[in-house]
Amino acid sequence: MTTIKDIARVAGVSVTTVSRALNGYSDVNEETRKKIVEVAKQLNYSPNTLARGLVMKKSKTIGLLVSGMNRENAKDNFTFQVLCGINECASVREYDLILFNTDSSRQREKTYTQLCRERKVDGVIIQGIKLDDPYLKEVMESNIPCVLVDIPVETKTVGYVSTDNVLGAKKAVEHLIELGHRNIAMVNGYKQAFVSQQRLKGYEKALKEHGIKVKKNWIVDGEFEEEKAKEVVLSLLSSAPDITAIFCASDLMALGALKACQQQGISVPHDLSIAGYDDILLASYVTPPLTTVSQNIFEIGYEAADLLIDMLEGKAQKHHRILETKLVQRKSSARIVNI
Amino acid sequence: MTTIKDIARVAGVSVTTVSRALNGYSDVNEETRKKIVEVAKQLNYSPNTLARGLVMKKSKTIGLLVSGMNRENAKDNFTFQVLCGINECASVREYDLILFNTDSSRQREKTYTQLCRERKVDGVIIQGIKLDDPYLKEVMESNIPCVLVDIPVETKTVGYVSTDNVLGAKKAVEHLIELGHRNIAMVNGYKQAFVSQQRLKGYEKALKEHGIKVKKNWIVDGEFEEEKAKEVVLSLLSSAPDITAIFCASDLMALGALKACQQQGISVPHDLSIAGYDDILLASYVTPPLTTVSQNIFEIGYEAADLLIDMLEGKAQKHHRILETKLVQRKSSARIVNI
DNA sequence: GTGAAAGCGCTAACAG
DNA sequence: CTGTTAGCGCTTTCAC
Repeated sequence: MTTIKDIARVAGVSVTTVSRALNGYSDVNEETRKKIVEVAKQLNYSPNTLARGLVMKKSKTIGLLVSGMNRENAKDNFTFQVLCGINECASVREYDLILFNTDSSRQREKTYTQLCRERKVDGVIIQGIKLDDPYLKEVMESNIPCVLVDIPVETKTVGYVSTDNVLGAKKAVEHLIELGHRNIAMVNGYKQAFVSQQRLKGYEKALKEHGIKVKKNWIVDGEFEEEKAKEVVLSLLSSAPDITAIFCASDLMALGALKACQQQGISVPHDLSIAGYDDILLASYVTPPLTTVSQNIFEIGYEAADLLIDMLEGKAQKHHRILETKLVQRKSSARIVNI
Repeated sequence: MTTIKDIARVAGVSVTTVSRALNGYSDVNEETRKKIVEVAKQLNYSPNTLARGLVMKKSKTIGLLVSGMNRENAKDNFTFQVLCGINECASVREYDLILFNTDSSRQREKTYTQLCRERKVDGVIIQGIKLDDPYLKEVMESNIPCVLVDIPVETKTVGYVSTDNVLGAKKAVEHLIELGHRNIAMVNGYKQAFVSQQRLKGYEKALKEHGIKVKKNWIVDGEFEEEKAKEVVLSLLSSAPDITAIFCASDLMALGALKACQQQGISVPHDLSIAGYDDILLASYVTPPLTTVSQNIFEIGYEAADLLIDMLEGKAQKHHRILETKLVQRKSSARIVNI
């Protein structure tokens, strides 16, 4: 393995000069630099980032704390899309990514700070964490630069990227209202999830602004699961048959709602309109295709990385970025039929 | 930041002893060790993996060379499932993962070997690479331990994990034959893909073993794309209307075939049976649900990491692992109707 | 413009 | 069982 020492020897200069030449310092004779670069190439030199990191206390590395990279969640590609976005940006800005695992009990023994310090990451992006996760508290106490996905915390070292979930939900519900619906139920995720809280807010806001009363018992939790959502929708519909539309806080739950309707012989969208959230791949493939709120997930990842690196390099003023959502109208929602 | 030096000072021993104690060497007095461990905890010590890696020339890190983590591929969750498997295993065996990017032109400037050496990864897992990718050649020339996903190369330092694609395809085609089909076409991916070559082999094998002649012009390439597959199926069916079943080398292409049938008013499975490959999430959601060959993708990732780590730790005899596939019978294939 | 020397935090002979 | 010492490959004062 070639080191700068080797280069120094061959080029007949000192290691100091080699270091300076290779790192583009100005105070090196152009001749000398050329020579050094040449030799480096010739010897097929690659710098040792460990050694560099050791002395510089910077590694040009971003840690990724992603919950849900396990067997159960392998089919959820939200996380993957975020990852792709992060990856793309990191690569453009020449950072490497290191994946921490937060799932296995083994790693759980290590604290967040330990994880980061051991690997000397410059900063961290956290995705898929819940509001009540113990890591979250640590994040805010530690002084390691960090960007959260979909959790609105902003401090000197912590920032976040999210979409406007209130507005997104509002758009969906308003769409239903415009179709003539007044009896609109909501299947939410779970209360600890920030996005759930926001989407609920959007739902209530839309109703109120249109003079529709919010009925608490028409708001049920589907825990972001298809099966669970199906169950709650079944019981919801049996107890309140006058509901004509359901807004679901995720497409997966909308799928569950769809199944519930199928089972009950309720025709969607003729008898009941359904709107989802996320615009997952499946949304356009199911029958009927799902009306849903689309967020550019890749972009979320990209912006998260971009924000973090800006923070690391002292280029960020505000530590948050909010992305837009877009209502995608498909076939699961329709104008209400007057009976 | 606490270092072993600090611990040594506080505990009143030398750094050597601290190092030995913390790394679980046997030749340390139990008393001393207890003391040291205590102090370490008290000072909230985390080892600096950079420093350790520098001297040990090992980093307990696996590099991930994943093509297709970009905007276009964000929706493909094969890669993600592999990733999840790798992640799970790595975490169990206490390795960290570092994500290299092979997409951006910037990184492309660096050779594979450079990428690995700079970061001092112990080994690499490569996924999503094509047979004609220049990196592949490098991989085989370099002496960095490496495990390939779905590419059968086995050397002293290179291994691979794959499923038995010949057998998988054979299962699917045999299933169609058992349903009474004799006129079975195949929509393949593209010729440079190893899996395509294998699946073709399985297709031909199944036919031959049942005394059915292989018709070359019934084998078309759909380039693993839904739209393209739809096109080729349309022209295939118009030129050979006696085809009663189609085996597609991927579910995505099977979806395309399904759309082609829909467009032509061909009823699946009544008029035509379709079998896919992969068992992607969509497969069970489309109408009719797709009969397909399922591979445990998570497991592929898991085994890839496991194999690599075995290789790194000198525990691997053979450098390949072949996983099983499973035929999943759904509604897109049915017994042939005698007209 | 260049070099000598120190040191980042850790491990590993070697000696005791 | 424990400490002394050297050194991994690199950057960075500080002199010259």
